[in-house]
Amino acid sequence: MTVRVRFAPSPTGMFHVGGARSALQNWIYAKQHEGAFVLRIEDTDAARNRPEWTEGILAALDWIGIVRGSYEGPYFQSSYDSEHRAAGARLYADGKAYYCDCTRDDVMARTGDSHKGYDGFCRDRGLEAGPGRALRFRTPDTGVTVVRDLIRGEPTFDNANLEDFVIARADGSAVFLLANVVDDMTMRISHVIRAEEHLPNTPKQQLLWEALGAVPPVWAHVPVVVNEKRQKLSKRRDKVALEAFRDEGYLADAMRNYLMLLGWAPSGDREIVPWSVIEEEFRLEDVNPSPAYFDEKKLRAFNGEYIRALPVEQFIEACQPWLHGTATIPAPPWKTDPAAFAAVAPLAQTRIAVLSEITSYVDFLFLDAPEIDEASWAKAMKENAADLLRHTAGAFAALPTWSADTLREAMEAVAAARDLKLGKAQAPVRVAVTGRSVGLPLFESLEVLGRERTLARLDAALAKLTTTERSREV
RNA sequence: GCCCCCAUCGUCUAGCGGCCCAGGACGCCGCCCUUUCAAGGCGGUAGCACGGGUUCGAAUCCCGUUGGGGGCACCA
Repeated sequence: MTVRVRFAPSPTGMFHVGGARSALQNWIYAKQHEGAFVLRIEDTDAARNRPEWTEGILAALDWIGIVRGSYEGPYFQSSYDSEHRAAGARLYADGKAYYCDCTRDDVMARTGDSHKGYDGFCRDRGLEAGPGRALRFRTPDTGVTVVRDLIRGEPTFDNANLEDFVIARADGSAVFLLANVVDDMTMRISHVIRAEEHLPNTPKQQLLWEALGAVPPVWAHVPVVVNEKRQKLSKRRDKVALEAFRDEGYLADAMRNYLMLLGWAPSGDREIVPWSVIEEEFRLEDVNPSPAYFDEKKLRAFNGEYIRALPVEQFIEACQPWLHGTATIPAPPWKTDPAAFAAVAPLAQTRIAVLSEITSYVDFLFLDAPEIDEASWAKAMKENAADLLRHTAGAFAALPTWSADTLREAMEAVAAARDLKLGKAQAPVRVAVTGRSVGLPLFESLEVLGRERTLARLDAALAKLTTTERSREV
């Protein structure tokens, strides 16, 4: 059997991480079976009116490695509108569907229960097409519909529980359920891999495939991705936009590795594996059927590992968007010095978990004056700070060569003279020069910053310190 | 309310009848290393929802209970 899978996101201005996982799974499945990956964008008003949203989906797919040009599509549902109508007409002609003029209120009035579903009132009234009349599918009264599902076995539905659902609106256009089936048939889709939330729709769609004289596809309903409250990830409540993770500095490789781990694991006691291993080992049939929590903490840990594994040049390259800004990442308020950044990049590489954090580690190099963090200042600038700063500045100024080693030795001497540990003694210097109490290794940072700027900042801090002290005394 | 799905450490998972008084990862907690913070190394914490079966033997199979989730539009 030729495998043709389809991925059908609906444009909403962002690309959902759940969609990303599904896309990846479809992609791999198609590749493993030497089949085709068909992309179909749901035809919503948004898709028509905001073409950039569709572009956003394509860009997101590119980012996680599903490369444009190597898949079919994108198609839009509306391209098959005539097929939709033809299918509805055929079902009606065959007696498998009938027209109904009941409103929702009519049905409710008869059944007295908003959850009961349609009562079959128009089943045998022989209504013809007309204004205000929707087309309903005549579901079987008896028997069961068995869904063959790669992940869940054979979910079985009692046909008696299936209401006569609407397949076409009064204007003749198909609703999602029918449109979906007709599109899949038109595109010769053989496998439908989608989220579990669609499982209750599946028996209806399968009935439609059969009624239209086709062999239903193989289904695979992957578990939903949930938040910490174990609810389906939602655009409103949760951080779900793939683009947001991208702009925060998650690496595509880390992202897709993590995504694939939701509901599945590679062989052996390992989780961080090259994509090639995932492509080879992933089995749709092995996907765990229970919902998985999207744990950003673990994603961060993964991302940190991926960042550290990068060759420095690549790390430097990867940081550029946050150093300069892009269309979606705001540019920082400084001009970057590439040489200085390169010198300090390896030190930052082990310290950040997402790329956007890079700015807080290197900003002191590019800013005219460091941005002082008040909490850090308060913590570091204690009673002996002025003395430390003054003598350190003196020792630094006297240095014949300006290097991390000589700087450290000078600082060590100042610390030893006061019976202080180096870690303690350097605190005021660090805050004076970088503005924060934590950061990159100090002496390496100072070496890159240079003598002039370092001494100027020590002086500035000293001045600030003495004026505040004086004002306190007064 | 009805239908369907799901159930191993806090979380993601390995396990598909004996290899398991349950392994890995994230998190958390110690210790080591250390110029702050990381990274790294070492160690620790913590789980088979419950009750019945089946079997010589059950985390693994069956039934039930409980708990969680999803779906029930002339939306997609």
